[in-house]
This record gives sequence, structure tokens and C-alpha cells, in this order.
Amino acid sequence: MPELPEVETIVRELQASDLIGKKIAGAEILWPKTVSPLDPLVFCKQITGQTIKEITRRGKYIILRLNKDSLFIHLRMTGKLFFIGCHSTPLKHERVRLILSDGRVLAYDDQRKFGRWLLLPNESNFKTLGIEPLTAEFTLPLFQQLLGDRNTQIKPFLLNQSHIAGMGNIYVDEALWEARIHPQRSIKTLSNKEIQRLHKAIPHVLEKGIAHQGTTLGSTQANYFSVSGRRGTNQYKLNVFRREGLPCPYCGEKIIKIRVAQRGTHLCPICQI
DNA sequence: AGTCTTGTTCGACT
DNA sequence: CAGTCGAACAAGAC
Repeated sequence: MPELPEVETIVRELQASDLIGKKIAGAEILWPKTVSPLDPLVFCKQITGQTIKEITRRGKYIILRLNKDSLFIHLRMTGKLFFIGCHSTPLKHERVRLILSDGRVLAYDDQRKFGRWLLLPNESNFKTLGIEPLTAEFTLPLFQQLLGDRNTQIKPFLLNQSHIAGMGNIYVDEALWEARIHPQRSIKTLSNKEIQRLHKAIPHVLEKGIAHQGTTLGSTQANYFSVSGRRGTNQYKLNVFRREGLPCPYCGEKIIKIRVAQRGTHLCPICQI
């Protein structure tokens, strides 16, 4: 499940792949919905001939800035990018391929077909995404202001991309464990001390994820792999996520799994109150 | 072979 | 407007 650290890892690999200045010589759409609402023919026609200017990330989106348009790629659950040979047979779940002017092919594989490729004019603001938690903008006063005195559970708030961009189920559970806050705590009951701990824990768990090239939980095709096909190693560094029944690294109590806002949620019942 | 699980986004509803 | 809930998406595991 690519979240901010996994997407950041992919973006860094793409940045190191000598794509800047290369032209898109053509595109093939194997699963039309991936580029919806654009018609596949329109998408191909529009992107062909454009030059790659810049590769960046915003929240969980990979952004390829082209000379006219920007391509926003959201991998959702099982999306992956790979370079393949130009005459390769399609990957098992290949949905899109971009043919580059230097002969390489950037293939998009997505078992569950949930990922989306949005092609929008450069000047358009495509979506309201919240603050980037790894920038200097993410200050304690701003975080406090963002939280306000809402009467809502902290976990769903952190998963909402319009508040903070890039956190998903794994890193939210990890950040709440590190801050010793129960995922169902109402925001308005959080003390200043707890807010400070959470403000520190969010960038910490994300940086840690990036440092270990992301989290790859299993070995099947449903899991995260980088552009080079490499697994992340952050799964070995997790404290609570997918660790139900195992001891809490801090107090030794068994980690439990509950449901919060219809999401599997892992926590230590002693540390997180 | 049917049921469950999985995460994100969106739309309907309160 | 803010929050909650369920649907939809799709395939694989069991």
C-alpha cells in the first residue's frame, strides 16, 4: 500500500532514471479506466510528443511535469511502475505503458485496477491536498490550528488527505503508537503534550519509512515494490502495524487489532490511552 | 464457489 | 460545513 514514504522512494528512483528532457513517443492504454475521465485515445494523443520537465511528489501522487500538461499518478493499493524492454510482452496486470524517446518503456502494473493517471494542464490546481508533513510548513502552531477543538477521532482525521497529505493506515498507526495516543481519542481531549508528541511522531515515522525504502508487507504482487523491483525493509521496523498478538516494543503487552472508521487499526492497549 | 479482506475516494445522509 | 457511513473499485486468499 504505497503511502508517502513508498511514493517518495519511487519518485527518487524516477528522478535518478535520466528521464528529464526525454520525450514521450507514445502511450498504450491496456485498461481504459486508469486514465478516466479521459478517453484513452485522447489521453494518448495529448501526452504523445510532450517532454518530461520535472518529477515530483505531492501527498501520495507522483507528478510528471511535462511541457504542456502534468501527469498525476496515484497508485492506490497495488499500482507499480517498472522500466521494461520495448518489445516485452505485457506484465501480468499491466494497465498503461509510456514509450520514451530513448527506447525505454515505463510500464504501469496494477493488479487491483484502482490506481489512476490524471493528465491535466500545467496551470490547473487539481485537488485540495493538505499540508506536506515533511516540509518546514508543518510547524507545531499550524498543526495545533489544524486540529482545532474538533470533536472527532484522531485516526480518521490523520487519514484525511485534505488535512495532512500522504499518511495512510500503516504510518498513522505507527505515529499514534509513538505518540502514545489511542486512535479513537477525540481531538478536543488531546493535551498540549500529546499534540507535541504527535507533531514529532508524524515526520519521524515517515522519515524512517523513507530511510528504509518503504514498507513491503508480503511477497505477492499485491505488495509494494519500487521501480527497480526492490522491496522496502521498513516492515521490519514497525512497532504495531500488522503485529497483533506480538509484544509492544515499549511495554511488552500484546498488540491488539480493532476497527476504527472501518479500518484495521493496531495499538498497544497499555501505552495508548 | 461463496465470503471476506484490503485502502482510498466519493457521494449520500445527518 | 463537518462528520459519518457505506458504496464502489477488483482480485486473491481462504
